[in-house]
Amino acid sequence: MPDNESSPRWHRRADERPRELLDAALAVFVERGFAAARLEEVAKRAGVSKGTVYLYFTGKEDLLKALVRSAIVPELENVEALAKDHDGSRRELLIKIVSAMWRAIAMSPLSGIPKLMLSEAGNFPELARFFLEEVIQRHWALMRRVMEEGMASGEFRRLPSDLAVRIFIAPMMMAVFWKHSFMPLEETPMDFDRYFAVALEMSLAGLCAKTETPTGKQP
Amino acid sequence: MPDNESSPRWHRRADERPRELLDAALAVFVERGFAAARLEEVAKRAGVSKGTVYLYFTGKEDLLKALVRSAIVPELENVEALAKDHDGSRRELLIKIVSAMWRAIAMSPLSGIPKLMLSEAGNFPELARFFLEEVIQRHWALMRRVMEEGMASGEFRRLPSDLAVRIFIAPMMMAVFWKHSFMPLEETPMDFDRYFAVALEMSLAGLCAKTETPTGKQP
Amino acid sequence: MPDNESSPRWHRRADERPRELLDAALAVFVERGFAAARLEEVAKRAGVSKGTVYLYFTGKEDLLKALVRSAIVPELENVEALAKDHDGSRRELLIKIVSAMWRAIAMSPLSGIPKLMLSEAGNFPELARFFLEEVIQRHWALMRRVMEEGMASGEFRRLPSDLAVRIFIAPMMMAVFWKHSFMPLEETPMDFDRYFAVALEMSLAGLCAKTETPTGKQP
Amino acid sequence: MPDNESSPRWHRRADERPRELLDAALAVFVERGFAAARLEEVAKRAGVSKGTVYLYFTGKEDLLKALVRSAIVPELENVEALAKDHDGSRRELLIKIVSAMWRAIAMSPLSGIPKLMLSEAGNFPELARFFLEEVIQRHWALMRRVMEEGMASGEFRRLPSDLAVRIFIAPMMMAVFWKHSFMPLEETPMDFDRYFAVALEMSLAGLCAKTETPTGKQP
DNA sequence: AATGAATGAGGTTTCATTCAT
DNA sequence: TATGAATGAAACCTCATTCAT
Repeated sequence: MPDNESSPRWHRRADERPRELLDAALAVFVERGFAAARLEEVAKRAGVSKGTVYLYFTGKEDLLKALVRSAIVPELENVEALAKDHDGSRRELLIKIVSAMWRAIAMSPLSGIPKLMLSEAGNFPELARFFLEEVIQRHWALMRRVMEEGMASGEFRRLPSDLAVRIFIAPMMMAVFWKHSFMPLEETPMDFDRYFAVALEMSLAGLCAKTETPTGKQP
Repeated sequence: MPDNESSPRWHRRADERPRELLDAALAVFVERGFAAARLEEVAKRAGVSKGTVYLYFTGKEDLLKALVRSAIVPELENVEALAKDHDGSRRELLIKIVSAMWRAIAMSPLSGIPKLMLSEAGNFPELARFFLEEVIQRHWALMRRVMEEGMASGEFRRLPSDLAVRIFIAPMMMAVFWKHSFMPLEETPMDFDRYFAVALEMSLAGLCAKTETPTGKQP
Repeated sequence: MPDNESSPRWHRRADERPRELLDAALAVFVERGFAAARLEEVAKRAGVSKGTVYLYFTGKEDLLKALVRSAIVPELENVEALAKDHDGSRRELLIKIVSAMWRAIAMSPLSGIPKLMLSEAGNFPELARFFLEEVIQRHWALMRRVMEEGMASGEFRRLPSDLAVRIFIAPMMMAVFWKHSFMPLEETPMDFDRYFAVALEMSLAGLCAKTETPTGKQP
Repeated sequence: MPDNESSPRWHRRADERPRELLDAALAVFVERGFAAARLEEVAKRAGVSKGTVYLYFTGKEDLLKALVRSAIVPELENVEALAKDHDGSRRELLIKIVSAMWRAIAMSPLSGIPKLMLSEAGNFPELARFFLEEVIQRHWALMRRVMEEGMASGEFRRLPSDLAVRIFIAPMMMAVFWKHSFMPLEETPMDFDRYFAVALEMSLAGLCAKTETPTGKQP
């Protein structure tokens, strides 16, 4: 029982707590998965005790929902705004969109959220549906518009745009998943900058290639 | 084999059990994730009782390890053999390899395993390392060899082969993850055959494109 | 780790368990109240571990419900049958009914249940309603019928039968509550047999008294 | 008392608080039982915050003790004084005492306290002993004196006075318990005034009945 | 070989109590 | 004097694992 009042046992930080807790929760959920994540670890990383979590969220599931709902939609809206303001070729716009998503999501801690949703979609169908409709399909719709405009103008090849979108961004998504799974085990971790540059180049090449490249027999 | 045995309490032969249990475990682990999967559900799907699982595996984790270790390596070996026997262009070989993997893994129940490993890599580093080295990197090595040969022969563009491999197969991997996460929630589920055809075509186009397709400014 | 197999760690008693658990739960709930009762103590008194409770009941509340629903209704039905078979004066029937209830409920461990319901009615309205309708009011209805018949025949005074029933059995109910609250603290605990004899005599006297006994001014 | 004080953060005088808190505590404890009562609800009903409770009481248990110790003894003393001043028949005195208790306790919020003590006697033996000795037995002693005097003078029948007291007031106690348990669930709640009138009349009849009313066989 | 009743460690959640403001 | 954010012990409940049958 120290006589000097050097360090109080805790501080009141009502305003910062939710953000701190969500950040901690993101890290733990992504590392361990929702079920294996222990609330105590979330609390510890946020610098509070177990009970404090319940002052701000009704429980573990609510924490997950708040995390997913709050995190990515704003970034997506930024990108949508950016697309609306664009004045130039569809090709440049596509690059702009993908680069913005890459910077804002793939290269930030937010990259954990797609990994998390992928893992937990089966256990939280309602949340997964929200993510599907409000994030994934909204993102696809944006890109699809751009692609179809580019196809109409002749900038891109004529391809089924619904599939082309998924295929186009697949390499970027894979990087996001890789980052939160096997990358920590790689001897020489992947260089994200180079990866992005090559991926974008190849995806664009696939989208724009002049000569038809026959696939041969299907499986 | 007594034929006057009226109704035996147990039916199946012991040597079918492990396979049945692994199949059931795969389904449940993929749907729920390892931590949230209940062993009782695995047992039920395999048509046995909870206790029986422990006659064949030492526990839940052992079940996961057996699952991962046993499932994909044989398929990969098939593909390696197929590659060794190939006689033709590198392009055709690449198509042959990817198509074989698609059929054997992506379109089979085995597709759950990559999803599972992605989700659980953080909790089972040892198992993840096994999967990284014995499956992922081995698969990459095979494809990389083919790609580099194709680049040397002029069939493919000169690209950093380590990255090109990852990017090339990303659309196929994405389909696998999609299948086990959001696809059940889609109104009109993705058509895998069309997806594969377009993905392969675009990936090949990206790999073979004659004209350099400048990327513009990097992010 | 004893080599000899003298005493196994536990026994399978699937059939007896529910009854044992309900008996233990009754004792603990009555002593402590529902909220303060710890499931672990219930389990210990039943000679099992905490987890075993959940093999037979879905939780603490289910245990309470099963307890209340299963315990008293059968006894009440016995008494109803006994009343139907009666052939004699209403006075004798009344005595018979009250004596039977006294023996079957007030003097058995079941006496804890009215005390428990009284305490917990506020927290479990649904259960309380069940008890009110299926036990209390049913019991009252039986007694009321007898009383009204006795009033019609002149055996009893004319009184408001709905109130007279409550008043008539109040002394018996009080004994039940006393038993599970202050009696353990009394230096010389109440003698239930004498109490019942005197109570029945006084209640009957109040019901049958020939001379009107004016009450004087109301408060 | 500065009159330029624009808007104080706290309003009430400290010496009103304990009473307000005890009133709130009584209501919550009676509704929920001690264990299930949340101190935050007590605070809210008293119009203060959780922390404030601890400025006046050392904790939840202290609140209960203060509640029980402070509430009923004064009322009992009133009744004792009233008995001392009485000049008239024992019958009238008995009616006076019971009516006074009915008005002061049964028909006031204080009626919650007997219900509370009944429910919590098992968890707070010390407090229960206090209540037993300082309230219950003191009240009984008073009534017993009156009854024995009445028996001596021939106003009442000769009965074991210790039991007769308990039996005599049982209907009044039952009303108190009923009020705080099942009455809120009754379709047409009991009419307390009529109940008291009939109960008093019947109890007096039982006490005064001229003709011995044979009970028949005991159980 | 198979069962499923029983166990108990481990996690979530609640809430009386403390204490910085 | 009053607040309410923060704490942490305690209780419920789950389920991997064990073991009597």
